[in-house]
Amino acid sequence: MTRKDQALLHAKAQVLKALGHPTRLFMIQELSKGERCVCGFAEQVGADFSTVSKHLTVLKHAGLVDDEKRGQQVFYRLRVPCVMQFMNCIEAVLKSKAAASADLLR
Amino acid sequence: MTRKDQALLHAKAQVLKALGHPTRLFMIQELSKGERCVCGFAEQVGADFSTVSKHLTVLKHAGLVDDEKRGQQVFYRLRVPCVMQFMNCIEAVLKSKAAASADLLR
DNA sequence: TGCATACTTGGTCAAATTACCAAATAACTG
DNA sequence: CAGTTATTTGGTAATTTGACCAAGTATGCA
Repeated sequence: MTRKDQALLHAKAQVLKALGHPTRLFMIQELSKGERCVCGFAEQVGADFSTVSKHLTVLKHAGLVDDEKRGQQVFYRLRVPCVMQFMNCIEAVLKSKAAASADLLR
Repeated sequence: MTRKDQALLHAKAQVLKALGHPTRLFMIQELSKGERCVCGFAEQVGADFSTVSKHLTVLKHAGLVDDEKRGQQVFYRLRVPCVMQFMNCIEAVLKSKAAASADLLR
C-alpha cells in the first residue's frame, strides 16, 4: 500500500468517524431535511451549546456540512446528501446482527 | 425523541464508528474481495497480531463481519456487502471538501 | 453606546480508544 | 504427549474524545 493509499484510507475513516457519534448522526439526519441553525440543535439535543457547536465543527472538518452566518445565527447544511443512503445499509447490518443473536437462542 | 429512537441512533453510530478507523476500513475493503484469515491481515497491516485481532473483534461486534474457525485459522468475512457502497459517497465528500479548500485560494 | 443573543474557543477532567507485550487457549504435527 | 502455529485475552501506558463551564467574539437592537 502506497503512502497515498494510506492517506486516502485515513481521510475516508475520518469521515466515517465523524458520523460515528449519536449526536452527530442525529444532526446529519436532521440536516437531510433542510438547513438548521445551531440554536435549533441546541434545543433538540440535550447538550450544552458549546458541545453542539463542537460537534458541528467536527462534521464541518470532515467535509460533511457547510456553514453560513446570517445575522447572528449560523446555519448548517448537508454538503453531500448521499450520506443518507448509508442508513438503509446500516439498518441492514443491525438486522443481520439481531438475526445472528437470535440464532444463538436456537 | 423516544428512548427507542435514541437506542437505534446509538446502534447506528456504533456501526459507523467501527468503520471509522483506517485499519478497520482497510479490513472491510479487503473482505469485500473475499474471506481472509487473521494471519492474512497480520501480514498486510503493519500491526501486532493482537491489535489485528482486536480490530476484527470490533467489526464483529458491530455486526459487520462474521468469523468461522477452520482448523487453527479463523476466517472472517463481510456480513453485509452493502457497506462497500459507502465508498463512492465518502469519496464524493472528500472531493467536495477539496473543492471547498480550493475555493479559499481564489 | 450598551446590552442581549448566538456562537465559538479554551481549559479541565473523566472516560474511551488504541497499540504493544505477555500470557492463555486451541488445534495441528511429529 | 511435547512443541509449534494461530488467535484471543488481559494488562498497561499514551492519546483522543466528549462534556461542561467560563470567557471571548460578533451581530442586532434600544
